[in-house]
Amino acid sequence: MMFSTKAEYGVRVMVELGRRASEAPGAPVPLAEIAEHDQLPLAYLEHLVARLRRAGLVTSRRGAHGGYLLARPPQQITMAEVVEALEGAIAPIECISEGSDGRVVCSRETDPSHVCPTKLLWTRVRAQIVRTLQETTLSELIPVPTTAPVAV
Amino acid sequence: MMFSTKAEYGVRVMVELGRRASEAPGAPVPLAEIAEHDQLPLAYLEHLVARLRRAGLVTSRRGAHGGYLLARPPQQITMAEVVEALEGAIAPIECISEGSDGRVVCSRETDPSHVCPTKLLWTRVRAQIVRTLQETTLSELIPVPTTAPVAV
DNA sequence: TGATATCCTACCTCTCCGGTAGGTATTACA
DNA sequence: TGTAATACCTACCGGAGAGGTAGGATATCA
Repeated sequence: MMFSTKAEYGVRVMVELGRRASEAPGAPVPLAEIAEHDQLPLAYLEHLVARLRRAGLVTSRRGAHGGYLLARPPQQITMAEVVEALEGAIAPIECISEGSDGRVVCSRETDPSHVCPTKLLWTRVRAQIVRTLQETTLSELIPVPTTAPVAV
Repeated sequence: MMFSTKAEYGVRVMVELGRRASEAPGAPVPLAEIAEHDQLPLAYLEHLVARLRRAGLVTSRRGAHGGYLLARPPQQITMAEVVEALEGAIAPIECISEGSDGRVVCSRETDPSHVCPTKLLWTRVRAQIVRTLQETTLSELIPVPTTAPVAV
């Protein structure tokens, strides 16, 4: 297993916010309703949504009839942003990380003459994960509303 | 972080076995020498190499002048095999796994009518990881021997 | 027979995941 | 103006698993 439930639950929250926004645009969604809908612990979701808010992915309205809203339309929210906000920097393995200049560095490469032979592998894996997360937007995950949601 | 040091160390062991095999084919490599070379704890490597052996990726010779050998040429060993032997089945997230029939299943999809909207994302991520690991063989990671390894 | 290895089982410590608890600040509405 | 609803914040906590350590049993060569 590679991502924790933080990513799992957090993505579900984003999907649900997107779905609700398409049903009733502009109306804040209380977190309790999402917890109920997805059968997830509310108190724990509060921690996760706090990360999403600090990352600028959702906005909030406090008080009665408050709740959360997507900060941007779903087409403009990539899964890379969401997952990174929840899990931190994406690195397939502890020793690999991306420097500020974009170059992938291996913490075990102290001596520049002694290159890490496994770096190629983890760099490839990381690149594919990041690419997939960047190319998938929230809008792709939001289920299309079933026609005739109300009874006939 | 997604893979543990089991994968990190284990891949290093495989690379070192491949490198030594190209230098002295057929000669078993004692684990103590790998631990020394890569500055990794020997007792811990023993656990990891046991997994590699049970997966049929390395063979062993006990006793004095014993050690480990690659079970196959490096071109025929994929990183998917290595990582899976060390970490278990590759799943980006707990609720996603691949059934025996090859279909990706989500453990939260109890009700067949209620499809998991996030399944698409994790399926994509998983597929890319597996593909990358399958396409990278051990031979690609083994450093080419420096010409003139002996002193002039 | 001893040195060198693999091999096996048990244990141990620490971190962090997943979750709970309780309180405060803010807002809508009656 | 009060009260319910909601976000927001900090602290805590139990269990599991990561990352080892320890000690011995077994096999092999010189």
